[in-house]
Amino acid sequence: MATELPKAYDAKAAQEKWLTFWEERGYFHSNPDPAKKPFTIVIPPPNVTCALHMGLALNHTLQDVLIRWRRMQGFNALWIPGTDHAGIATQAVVERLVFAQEKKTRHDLGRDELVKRIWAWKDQYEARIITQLREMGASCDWRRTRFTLDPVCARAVRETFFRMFKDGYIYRGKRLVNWDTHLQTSVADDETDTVETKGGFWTFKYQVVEKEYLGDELFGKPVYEELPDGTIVKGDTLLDPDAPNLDATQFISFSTTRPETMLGDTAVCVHPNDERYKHLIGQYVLQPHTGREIPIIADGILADPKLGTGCVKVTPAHDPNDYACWQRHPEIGIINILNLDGTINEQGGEYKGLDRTKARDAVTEKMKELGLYIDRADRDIPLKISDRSKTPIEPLLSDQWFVKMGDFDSAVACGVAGNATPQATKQGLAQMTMDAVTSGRVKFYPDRYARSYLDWLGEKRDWCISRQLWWGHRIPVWSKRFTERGVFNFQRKGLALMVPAGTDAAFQFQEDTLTIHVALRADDTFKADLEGNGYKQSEDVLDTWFSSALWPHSTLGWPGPVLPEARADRTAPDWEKDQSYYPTSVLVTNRDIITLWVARMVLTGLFNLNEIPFSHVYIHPKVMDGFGEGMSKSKGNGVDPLDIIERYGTDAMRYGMAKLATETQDSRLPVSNVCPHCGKEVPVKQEHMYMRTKKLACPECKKEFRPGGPWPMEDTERPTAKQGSDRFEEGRNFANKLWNATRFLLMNLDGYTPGAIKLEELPTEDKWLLSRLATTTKAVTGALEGYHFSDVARLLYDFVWSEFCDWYIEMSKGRLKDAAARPLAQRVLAGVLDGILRLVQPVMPFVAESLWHALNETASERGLPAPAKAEESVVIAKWPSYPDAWISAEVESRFARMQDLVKSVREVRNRYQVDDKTRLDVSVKCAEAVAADFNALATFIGPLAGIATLTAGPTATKPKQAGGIVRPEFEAYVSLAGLIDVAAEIKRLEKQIADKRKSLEGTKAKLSNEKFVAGAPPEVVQLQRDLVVDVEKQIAAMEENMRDLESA
RNA sequence: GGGCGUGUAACUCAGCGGUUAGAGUGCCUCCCUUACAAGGAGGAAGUCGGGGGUUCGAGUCCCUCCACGCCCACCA
Repeated sequence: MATELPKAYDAKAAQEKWLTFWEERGYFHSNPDPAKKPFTIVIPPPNVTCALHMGLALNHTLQDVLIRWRRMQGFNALWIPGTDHAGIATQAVVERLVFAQEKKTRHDLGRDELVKRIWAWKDQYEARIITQLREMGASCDWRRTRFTLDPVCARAVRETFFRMFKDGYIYRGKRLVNWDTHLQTSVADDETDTVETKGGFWTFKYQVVEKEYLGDELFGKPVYEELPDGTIVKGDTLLDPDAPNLDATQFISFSTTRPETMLGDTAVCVHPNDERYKHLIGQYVLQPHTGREIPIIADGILADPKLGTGCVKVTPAHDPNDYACWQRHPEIGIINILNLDGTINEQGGEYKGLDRTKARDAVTEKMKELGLYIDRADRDIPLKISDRSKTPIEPLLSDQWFVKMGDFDSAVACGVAGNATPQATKQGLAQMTMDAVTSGRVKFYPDRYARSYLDWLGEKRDWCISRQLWWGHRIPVWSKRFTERGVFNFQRKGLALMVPAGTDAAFQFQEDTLTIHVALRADDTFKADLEGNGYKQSEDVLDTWFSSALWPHSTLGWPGPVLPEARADRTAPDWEKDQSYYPTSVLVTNRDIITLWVARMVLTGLFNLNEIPFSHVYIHPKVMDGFGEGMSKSKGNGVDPLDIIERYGTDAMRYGMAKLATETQDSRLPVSNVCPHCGKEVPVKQEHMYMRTKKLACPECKKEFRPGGPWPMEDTERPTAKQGSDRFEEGRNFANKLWNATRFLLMNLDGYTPGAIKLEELPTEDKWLLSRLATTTKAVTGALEGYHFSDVARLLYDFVWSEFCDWYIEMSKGRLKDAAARPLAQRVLAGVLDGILRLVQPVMPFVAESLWHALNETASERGLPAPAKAEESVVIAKWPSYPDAWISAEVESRFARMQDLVKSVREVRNRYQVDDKTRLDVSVKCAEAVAADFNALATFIGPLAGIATLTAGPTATKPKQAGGIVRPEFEAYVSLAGLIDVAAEIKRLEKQIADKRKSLEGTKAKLSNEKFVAGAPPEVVQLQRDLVVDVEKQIAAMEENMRDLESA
């Protein structure tokens, strides 16, 4: 007797047991193997600050499904895990923590100390993330765990930066950054929030002054206009050189939401075709606070005649649009009026030192005094706020490093010494990156996402890679600014000679500021030389995406050689060998980072290796809350996967995630709070968002609890609810169903002997099952190949539950009791279950492994069509495939008719709840009447329909179609009319008959339409004809039933 | 403003040109039958967002309108 399994699947026990088992056996570790084709995935590295959330759970589950499946298919499957240092987010978290605990800012700590603290923090959180990943069953090669700031990645960053710098792809430029005046750092666009704020909309005027024209210098400037298709053209000057001079008392009015920026105005701007102002173009106005005389220029892109007064002031240093305008009209000049702390600098004259908000009032007041103030209106203005400090962002002009994305028309002046790598291409990086997708080398699934990738790259906007932070890869550039051109030129000529042999250094010479920039490939003696000569390394670090962009090849050890690995549980990558894993197979991620990350990985892959980083990009949906909103910490609507795992089990969570992964871009996950007192599920309501609700009363037990969510603090008053979601019940139930199906088999395996089967000798129900197994296996494999994870889950569920369990197992019960039929039934059951466990493993590895081992105890040799020794673990078992010849439409349709019959009998039994004896009589009579049609299958109708005994009779009858009841059954039960509600039954029948008639009419109309008969495929026409016959019969039968009822 | 997506049963979703539109959960009835109550059997529940069109045939393709969501630009 086999060991009997417990009655229900214990997810927790299985999870603990098999995680250890798998890792001890080293199934997830991969080494290069010339005999096996590699299948590689690099994980999108989660931020070290990140707690596990449902989006990650989805992402990781899908990758693991692919990896486990390919591993079974015999690929050399490698999944590289790791984490991202996530520059600003991480630094911000630690800074906040330090401040909360020690009341110290980063300036108090200093750079080295802060970085040290962040490393400590990182170690702790990285460990947490890795643990959570493990617990989800992720079959990563943990020995290859990487971090974007570790030495392996750092070297790749250094190498890439150096190559790009040397080739002139990286250059020094100016950019308006979002400046956080509180934290005194720049922040990326996605680290800001835009909030509607009550503000003002001031209208002022500037007086036009008499001034000598700059003549052609200004008049000759072309006018810029944006055409409807978005292109910007340089038009002819619209100005009439003989334009009348103006009278001295003229004014030009404009509006602003930020009056203080008037201090930095360098022009006012109108539309070239605006008749109101045409004559003023080329004149000057007086900026009263600073006394500057600034020109009136024409720019059709910046000025919109329909907005405001049609005239706009231009503050290039403090507004992105104005900045763009300045780039088109550099002659107007650019004036920065802000200090880094948000106060006005010396350019603001008498306003120097004032905070920008105070300056705003003062500047406005002055305009009033001068009679230049027109009015002020209240207006809600979108105010950019820093996510971290919650203070307003100031656009500020600053020097930054950029990667040039556009086509390579003019190289940046640079020089090289040492062993520079020959560059791959001088093609524009953006174009090259786009070509990889348009040529089909990189494919998106679903393909619509290729569009966002191409559209974004098509703008060819340069990539600003410097960040004013301390946490990250410090920019490996040493710069020195010279005060005299002669010295600058001298140094410029002599620099290459200073470089010691064996050192790789590259130079860029910035003419306008007399600055020399030196990039070093590695830290060596030359670094000390430079520093000794007054060169200073950049204080900035690289954009965090710069290092993640290299992830697919940096994690494999590019550019080599092997670096020493400090940790015993890690293996250093060896590019020499590991490059066989590159390019990787598929990248699995969500649509938010197609541009930020995916595009840049393609870019660096092509730049560094002249090879794409992956052939497929699979974009999965985003997990939304129950109201269709994205989950986020600030909304407090996130769901903790650990709650889900605890409540439903890991397999259930994974199944739920797979089921969620359809082709749409969003998928909702409504949750409920599980009352910690009584277990009642209380649905989460929208007003519970943003953690506004601190306590809830359970509608069941009336006790209070705190709703679940990412609360920063413990609640000492009342317990916090865990969250649940009925979307995971399906998976939990499914795992349990698998468990019990196996349990059933194990209880019936006494005397099991392995043996081959011959399809043609099998009974019909076996043929049916194998047909379904072969079909399902094929479909599941196909769905995986196309990344249709939801279909995978559904196909498995339907086959296992609705076919294998509901029908086949029930049918096998009789045969297992019959000594003659028993061995074959056991072989088929064991063989099919074996296939099921293999198919289920990628999605639900824990339950699959538990059952695999249980089955191995008594039936280690099994399989179809011929048995084989089962592998020691389903993780490394072979992915199944069955002969196409097993698939039989004929068998399946015969079986379907039998199923219809059984359902019909069951329906009768269920609808008329009479005493057992009567029900039995009726059922037997029904079954007898219909069974004869089905030969061997007839044997099962009785048991399946819940009838104890069955004697097959000769009466044959057409089986019912769904919804109708065959005639003999009806005769049987109508004789019991006294026991049933005749009136209700008549009503039901009337409705049914009416429905049938309606559908019949439709079908007949179709058939009498010549075009249909001629145009539709013959089998469709035949189907319709058969349908008419069937439905007519049904109606006739039902009408007869009606008459019987009426007379009863 | 541009792009993308979504409106199908009470809820979450399948169905993507061809029989009488499906599943899970929830609901109702019956059943603790020796694999499984995390279960079994049955049932009720849908003018497939509105309006046009193409087609022999339209949740399914096209146009349009409405509602919702996401992303990107812009708002002097």
